[in-house]
Amino acid sequence: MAESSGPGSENLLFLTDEQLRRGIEAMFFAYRGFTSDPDRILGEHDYGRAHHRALHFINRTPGLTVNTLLDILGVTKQSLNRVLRTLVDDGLVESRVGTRDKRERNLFLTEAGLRLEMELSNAQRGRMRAAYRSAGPEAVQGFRQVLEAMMDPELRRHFASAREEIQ
Amino acid sequence: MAESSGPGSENLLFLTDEQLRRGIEAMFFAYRGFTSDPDRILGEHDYGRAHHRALHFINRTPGLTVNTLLDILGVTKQSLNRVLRTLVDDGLVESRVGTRDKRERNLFLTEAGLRLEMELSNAQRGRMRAAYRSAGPEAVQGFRQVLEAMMDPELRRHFASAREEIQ
DNA sequence: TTGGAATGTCAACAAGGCTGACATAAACTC
DNA sequence: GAGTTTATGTCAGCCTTGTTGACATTCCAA
Repeated sequence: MAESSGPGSENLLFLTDEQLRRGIEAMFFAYRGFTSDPDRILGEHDYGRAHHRALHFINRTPGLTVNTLLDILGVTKQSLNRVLRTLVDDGLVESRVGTRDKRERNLFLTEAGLRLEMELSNAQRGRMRAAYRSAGPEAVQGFRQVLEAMMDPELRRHFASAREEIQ
Repeated sequence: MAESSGPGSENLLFLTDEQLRRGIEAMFFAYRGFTSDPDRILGEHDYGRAHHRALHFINRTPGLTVNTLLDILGVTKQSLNRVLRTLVDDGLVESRVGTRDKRERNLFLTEAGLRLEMELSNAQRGRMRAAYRSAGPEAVQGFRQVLEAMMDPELRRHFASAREEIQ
């Protein structure tokens, strides 16, 4: 396998096993950084990462149904329910009976839920912002392109629809 | 907050909360894709993600000590030990008493360990390769830049030293 | 020779995945 | 209108992988 440090060789070598291994490790270490700030805050409140994910997606799409949230999160209803129950009991999430279909529950954040979500996402956005700023706009575009190509097609759908939602 | 869809506005708007939120979700969904193939294989062999991580880093740096591995993985020795013990018992990892310092254990993959590691990393590299290919070399560079900036400084050190190792 | 470092191990616990089974209410279908 | 399907909730039990605390062993180094 050829050396990878020669200038101008990146375009030829960006698919070597070594380059791919570095990408894999970068994902591993970066994801740790990515979750560390929210994890710290969640710990103080006696919540876990699963609560954060629920708060995030309820905040992004207020009124979404339990089933939709299950689809997005890709966990079992038993697992989600455990998390959701504590959030409802603690007054962070409100679960309203559906208007159109009364079997459904529409999920909303309460004031307190919005506050915690904001605290968590402020921390996470802070790190993301710093990373974006230090890497620059072109790098950010590449970052997003690679991540998107790495998703499962079904997940990519959720992601794309979220994009259109905003426009 | 301004609209984000106007052409040419990306450079100004790549730090809006909305852009940051999309980056956060991209990380979430992409990480799921990133781990899904190895997870499937691991399930067949009755192992978990923790085993994969150990195999990966032992393969990357044969002979590394338990303490070094603990540093890299960022878990407690009890947690790592449970995983390491099953790997040693199953004949995937060999733990040799250190030559220089006999308190240390140097970790190596056995033939069987190498085979499983290869199976796992082939699957993971396959997805990474496809993502890299579809996004192109410039995108890959941006991807790596942003990920690196997102790591904790201490993790970045491990990552950087891994880079120099290869050169 | 003694203190501290590296390692291993036991026990107990928690979060958050999972499966399986079952209950209820609402909606849909024939 | 009866029967089926759908959306949700809940109980019980299991697994992985993290945690803390305690303790033993071995061995390097001052």
